[in-house]
Amino acid sequence: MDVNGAIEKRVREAGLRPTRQRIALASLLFAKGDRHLSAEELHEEAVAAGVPVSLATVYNSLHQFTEAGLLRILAVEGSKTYFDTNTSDHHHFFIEGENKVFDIDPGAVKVLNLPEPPEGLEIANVDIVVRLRPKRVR
Amino acid sequence: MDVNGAIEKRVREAGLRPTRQRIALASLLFAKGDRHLSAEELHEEAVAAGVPVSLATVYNSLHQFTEAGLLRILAVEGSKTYFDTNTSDHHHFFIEGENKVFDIDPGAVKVLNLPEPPEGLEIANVDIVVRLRPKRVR
DNA sequence: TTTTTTGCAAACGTTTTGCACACAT
DNA sequence: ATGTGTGCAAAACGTTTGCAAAAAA
Repeated sequence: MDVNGAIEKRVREAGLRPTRQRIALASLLFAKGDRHLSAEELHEEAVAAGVPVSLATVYNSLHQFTEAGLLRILAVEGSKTYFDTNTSDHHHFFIEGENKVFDIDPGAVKVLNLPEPPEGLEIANVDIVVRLRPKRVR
Repeated sequence: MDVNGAIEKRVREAGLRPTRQRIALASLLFAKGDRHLSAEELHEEAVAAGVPVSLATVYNSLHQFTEAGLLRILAVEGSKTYFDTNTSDHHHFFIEGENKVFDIDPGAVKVLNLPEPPEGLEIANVDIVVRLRPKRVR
């Protein structure tokens, strides 16, 4: 298949062996645009799709993909770790209570006057999380 | 004592009984300016200071102080929750690897063009985390 | 005395690890 | 054949909870 061929190439180019599990996970992750997933969610999707990976393998793969630059870890509070399939510079809305994350229109936000980092350190990246809550009715 | 009297007043005004443990923890937290601490770290400090609180009590107190508006929860990735004694609007540097947090000069940063939140939601707050890493030598 | 708080140990949910077996090369 | 990757179950980690004993009101 064409799509799976592309996914396989992508996995291989990340320096990882294109195993059945990794290809299945990568397909779920990268097939349909930007996604924000926890390991648990991806595991459920995989199982539902008829690919019975173990949760441990999902964690392994997510971290391997992250190291390879295919994913980004999302910095939101809460117990779960979220992985973002969009690795380019962009920021997030976070809905309190629901633990839902989605992208802020990338063109929109601008940060001004970022201070210089202390001696010997450089900026790895800038994460903006805009926390949202239900609007109060008044 | 004067300092402890002030701390006690602060705890009491938060609607909490000024117990030995809460006063000790509040002293450690609020005595010396802005701090960013995990529960574990505060627990160690307390024990080192000769106040053998239990870790459970540290967690309880931190959450009670947070509800009372004396602390803010810090949203940096990673497994640990950090509490910030500075509850005013400001942002953070985060040193990767070291899990260290410190404030960005509050006057400095400005965010432009924040998009409107979706219907029915309002912005609770905006958190900026500037992740730092050791500068590469070249 | 009544109510709140504490401390312990056990429970919890998420993530990581050790190791035998299976798979990709 | 060799080296990786996988799956399971167990361990680890930070955090929360239930409950009896202790302290504050």
